Amino acid sequence: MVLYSGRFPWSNRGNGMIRIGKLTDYGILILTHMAQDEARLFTAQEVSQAVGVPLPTTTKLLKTLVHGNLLDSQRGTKGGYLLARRPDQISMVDVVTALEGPVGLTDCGTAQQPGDCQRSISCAIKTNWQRINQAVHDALAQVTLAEMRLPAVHPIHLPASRADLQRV
Amino acid sequence: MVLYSGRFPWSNRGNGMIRIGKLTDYGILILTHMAQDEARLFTAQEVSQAVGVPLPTTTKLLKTLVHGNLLDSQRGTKGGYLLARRPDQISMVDVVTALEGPVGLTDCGTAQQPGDCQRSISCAIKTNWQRINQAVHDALAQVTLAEMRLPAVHPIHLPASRADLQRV
DNA sequence: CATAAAGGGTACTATAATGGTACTGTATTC
DNA sequence: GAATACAGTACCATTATAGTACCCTTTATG
Repeated sequence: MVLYSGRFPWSNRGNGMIRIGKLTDYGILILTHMAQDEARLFTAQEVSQAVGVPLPTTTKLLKTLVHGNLLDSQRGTKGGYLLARRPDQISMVDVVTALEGPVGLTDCGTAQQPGDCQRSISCAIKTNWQRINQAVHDALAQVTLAEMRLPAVHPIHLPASRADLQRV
Repeated sequence: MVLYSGRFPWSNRGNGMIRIGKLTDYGILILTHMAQDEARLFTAQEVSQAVGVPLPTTTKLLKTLVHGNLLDSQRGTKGGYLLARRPDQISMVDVVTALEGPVGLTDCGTAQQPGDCQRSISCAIKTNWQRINQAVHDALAQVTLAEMRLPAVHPIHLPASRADLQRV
């Protein structure tokens, strides 16, 4: 009869696991909107109204995106936000990472020397998880904001260009 | 000033989004354990003790895994659970799907004809999400339970074979 | 230089989803 | 038919997400 230790050190994963929430959804929406006019300065108000997310939440997201180096900000009366890079230089990993924390890295075996983490069985699973997470990471890295960009902005329920949709 | 509709039909995603929780972790642990003796019948008690997850939670997971056709079950005094397929025939998509619901499919454009979902802007984003999810799906599909299998079962803190760990 | 507009940061609350449990029912074996 | 093990469901508690409010700092403009 095999017994692991009573506790589960490997389930106390603070972050690193794959997880996508509403806020990330909104964040992508925001970035997508801003990507339509990639060099322009947008105020938080503007973005909030355009995307339809309440202002407090929008500002929160914008701040987070600045922290993640996806947006640059300018203070003061004529301030606002703008994309830090070109849309095709922003991948979904960047976005998810900024909004949900690092994707796909567990504590074990990340920066430590690989031989150091052999003491527990849990580590074997962790290592395998890392592998999966890596795959997910790569998958997200392949999609850029430019590709997510909406074809054109219309009020809802207007048909978008067929060509643009089929490209996917 | 561009305005979407006040509500967000696309954020009421019931499932389909990527999400991995503790229970899935446990589930993989359980399957991994059972994969050591792939044709054997395990009782819930046995699994619970071996893996260190409380019995109620273990049984819940086992039931779910049966539903997901990853395990077969046998009732009665000599009953128990066993793998429904060989470990190399069970991929992580199967596991995640069984425990967290379908991965990577939104309502929009799944089984419907592709031309049908062009009426709303939200659909463009959905379609792109689908793309990301598809990538994640593929990533998970590439890893099988056989590859997750622990090299050998020892009490915790005993070093596992170095070769097995490095293979990852 | 004062004021208004806009971003920066933090702390807090409510809600929803996950995680975990208990209980009752059904099928086997001896 | 009694004991054992799975099946199913409904329930509660904990946690973390989502969302909000507040106060501070920076900058443009008159």
